[in-house]
Amino acid sequence: MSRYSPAEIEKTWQEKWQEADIFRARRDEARPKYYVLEMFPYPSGRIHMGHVRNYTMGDVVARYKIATGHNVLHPMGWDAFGMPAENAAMASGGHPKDWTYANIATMRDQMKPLGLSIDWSREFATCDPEYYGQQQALFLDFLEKGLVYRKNAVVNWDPVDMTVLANEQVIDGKGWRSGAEVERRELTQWFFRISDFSEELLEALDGLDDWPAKVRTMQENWIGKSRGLQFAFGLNDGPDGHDRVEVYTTRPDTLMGASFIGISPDHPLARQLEREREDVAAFCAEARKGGTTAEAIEKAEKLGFDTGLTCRHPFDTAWELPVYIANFILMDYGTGAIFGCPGHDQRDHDFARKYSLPIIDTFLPLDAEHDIQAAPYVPLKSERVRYTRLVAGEVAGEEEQTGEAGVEAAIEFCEKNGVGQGVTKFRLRDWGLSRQRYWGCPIPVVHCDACGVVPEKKENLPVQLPYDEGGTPIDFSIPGNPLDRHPTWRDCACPACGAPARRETDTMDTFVDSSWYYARFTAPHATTPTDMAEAEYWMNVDQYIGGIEHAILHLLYSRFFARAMRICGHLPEKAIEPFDALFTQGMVTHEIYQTRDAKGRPVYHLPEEVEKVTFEDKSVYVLKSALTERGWENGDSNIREAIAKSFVSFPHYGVDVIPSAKMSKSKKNVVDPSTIIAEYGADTARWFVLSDSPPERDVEWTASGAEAAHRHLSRVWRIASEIAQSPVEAAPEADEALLREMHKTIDEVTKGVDSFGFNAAIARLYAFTNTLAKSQAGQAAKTTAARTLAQLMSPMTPHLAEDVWAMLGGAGLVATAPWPKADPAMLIDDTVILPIQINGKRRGELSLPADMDKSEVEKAALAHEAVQKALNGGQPKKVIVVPGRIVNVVV
RNA sequence: GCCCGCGUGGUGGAAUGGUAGACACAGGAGACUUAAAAUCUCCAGGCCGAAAGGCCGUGCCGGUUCGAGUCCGGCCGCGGGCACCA
Repeated sequence: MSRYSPAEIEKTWQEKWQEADIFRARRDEARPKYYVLEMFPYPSGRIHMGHVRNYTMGDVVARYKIATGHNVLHPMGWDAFGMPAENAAMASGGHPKDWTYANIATMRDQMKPLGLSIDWSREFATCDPEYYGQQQALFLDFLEKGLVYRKNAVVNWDPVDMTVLANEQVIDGKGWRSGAEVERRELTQWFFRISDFSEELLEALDGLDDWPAKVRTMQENWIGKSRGLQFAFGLNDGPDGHDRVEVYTTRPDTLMGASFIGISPDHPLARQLEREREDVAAFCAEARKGGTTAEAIEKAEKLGFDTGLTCRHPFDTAWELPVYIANFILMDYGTGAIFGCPGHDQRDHDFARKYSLPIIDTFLPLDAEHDIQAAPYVPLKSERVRYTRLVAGEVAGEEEQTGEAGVEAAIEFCEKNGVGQGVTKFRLRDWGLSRQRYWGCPIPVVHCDACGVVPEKKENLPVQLPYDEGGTPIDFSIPGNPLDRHPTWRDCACPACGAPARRETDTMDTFVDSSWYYARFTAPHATTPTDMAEAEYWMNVDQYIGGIEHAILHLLYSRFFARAMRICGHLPEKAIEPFDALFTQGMVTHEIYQTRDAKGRPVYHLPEEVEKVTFEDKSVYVLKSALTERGWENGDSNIREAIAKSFVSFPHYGVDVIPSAKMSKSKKNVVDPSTIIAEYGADTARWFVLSDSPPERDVEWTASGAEAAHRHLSRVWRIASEIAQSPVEAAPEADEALLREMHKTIDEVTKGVDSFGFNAAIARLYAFTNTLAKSQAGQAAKTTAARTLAQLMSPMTPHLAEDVWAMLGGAGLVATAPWPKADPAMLIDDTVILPIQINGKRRGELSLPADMDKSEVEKAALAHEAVQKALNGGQPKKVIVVPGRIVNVVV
């Protein structure tokens, strides 16, 4: 073999790794463990470049940790339940299970050629009964501990597909698939008690130092802690059982500016009035219309309905406030009722103007005029204001303080006077997990007329999804949940009394599946959800890597699950924060190639259908088919030039290019990893997705970039084989210089790999390759340098590294060779080039011994020609010498 | 609206407060070759200059410092997250 041939070497080395079984993880107390995990994929059909980038980063970490003496766990599995499988079944008549397992097989086959250091013996899919059966066991444990419960909840209901829709699946008030008007329905659903953990989940964020600050902030906002006052307004002449309206406010310092009470259409009082009065019923029906999506909310008009009822102000019983039902008040935040303070809230101000309500200020700006009738005054809580009507009795006065202080003073005063109490609230709601779908983990309970909701017995787990229905495959073309109409599966005996009963036909949200898989990987074949000895050894995940899109839900749910599992004895205490370090990687993007059809609609083209044509110094992208029509493949260079010229001169023939867009099938800007591997090899794909851009940022896939990566790997291979074949005598000076560079490279690459600076590490490896190529050193030094290069490259391009390593007589596998260490003595040069600045501007440089005394350096600098000239015989005002870095002379 | 990020050549991007633009892409010149491919060498922030060299330069304005892409304040622009949240 005389040239770099990835197809051969990648296969060879993958086989050797497998023979040596070096990626199988076993407990070994003698070595420090390291658990690296990438967010497992959904088996959608084929892997994409985003997967390649994600798993390559994880592989770099894993292989580096192996080389640095760690016992590494690096597993892979499949997040395999979910709607796409069911949709595919509905569309094409197949079965979700067949579709899913076929996709897994395809994707595994695509993934293995990447040469990832994965322990495949731990692989599982969340749709394996062995996995979801343990998930059902967890559910039963949670149920016993009160961590999961049933309650009524309002959901988006698609009446055609007969299922609950997530908010994201409601588009303009219609179901995303069926197009049917979405209804708000009240269903009995299962909920995880995640909100009980609000405070804890919030506070523990502080300890997650190795998580991106951004993710922590997003979770913080999501949990949404607020401090306020909860109290009641007395209600005049309310219907039976309603003599007060409970409200919650974060601005109790605006209580003296109240001008109306607003309640949600779903508030018990509104419900009561609705039953009694037709006009209220009509308004409430109108107010409930419209979806719960962001857009729907944005567009919705603020509507209010004056009930005619009034409330008494707690500090002035003669002060009466009208009670409105308003469509913008949410039943599930606070108490479902508010008091409106138009002076200090834009929405309340709009509402007051619309319904002619009084506008009263309770504080004003310190030293600016403000017309409260014209606009509300809404300062930040941290701003100092001048209180005009603070609820603090006799000290209300003209006191200046911040809003925060005002709020606390108001709470204190109210509490002292028996008007409510200070409370802390969270935005975080309990997690509804019921889904009216087939392809999910069945909720293991039974509904019995006599016993009610009865948990399935653990020995009967898993409650398996039925594949067929009395021998005939389940029909997914009928809307709704097939489990609901599957008599042999649905009808069962009550585990408690044995009487005929019905299985719960709802399945679990697929976020449940991914909330504990990291724990299962520590003991994937255990007959309980986890094996505590294994969990104790392997947990926590030392490095978790995935997309920012999971910053909130998946990570928050996992944090909750770890806590819940700890309570049930399935995880050790230390694992309640399961991910020690988190890294969120950027996307792989690609240009979109777009033309327009006769009607002006966009038409998209695959990258391979497009070619860049250059004439003189101008370029344009054109369709290859258009080139073929004109005779592009004709060998005559004059013809090619004429065609190129015509396209460049008339760019409207060309293809519009939209840069850096997320890869998507519909825009056709996708590059299939398998195609790239076939053409260049896995190492090229791996090298490319790591180079150029910092890992947290998006990287644009370009054909020229891929070629450059491949060119470089070929070059490394060629340089190594030349070294192996040409015995050259030692050359002391060149040897020394090369080895010094080598140690600097070890140092910098190690730092880069350690801190997710993969692009910087790769840049350094390029530079070192250039140095090696040009070096006049002898064979021995070059061999050492090239072997080290192979080691440093091995986390990124493991196959090439093995080949180079073997070619140069390296012992064993480079994958298990100890990571090279930089010799500190070799990092310091004997002489350094010191820039000389005059007044902070670079004016020259001096080559001086590195260990030269500061005063000597100063002397040398002052003797410098440019400095002499600037001094013009005078004395410098100041000389700053930073050893090894710079000299600055101030004149 | 609130809360985060980020603005550096034609492009992706480097740079513990210490030579801005490493490394790479695209581009240009050349060597090798009958030719092409491959490979190798060199050039390349802008302006002025034949050159030596000089001036300007990290979104804009100001500040701290011997010295600022980096720190501080204020603007402008872009991106992201949250949000009828009381």
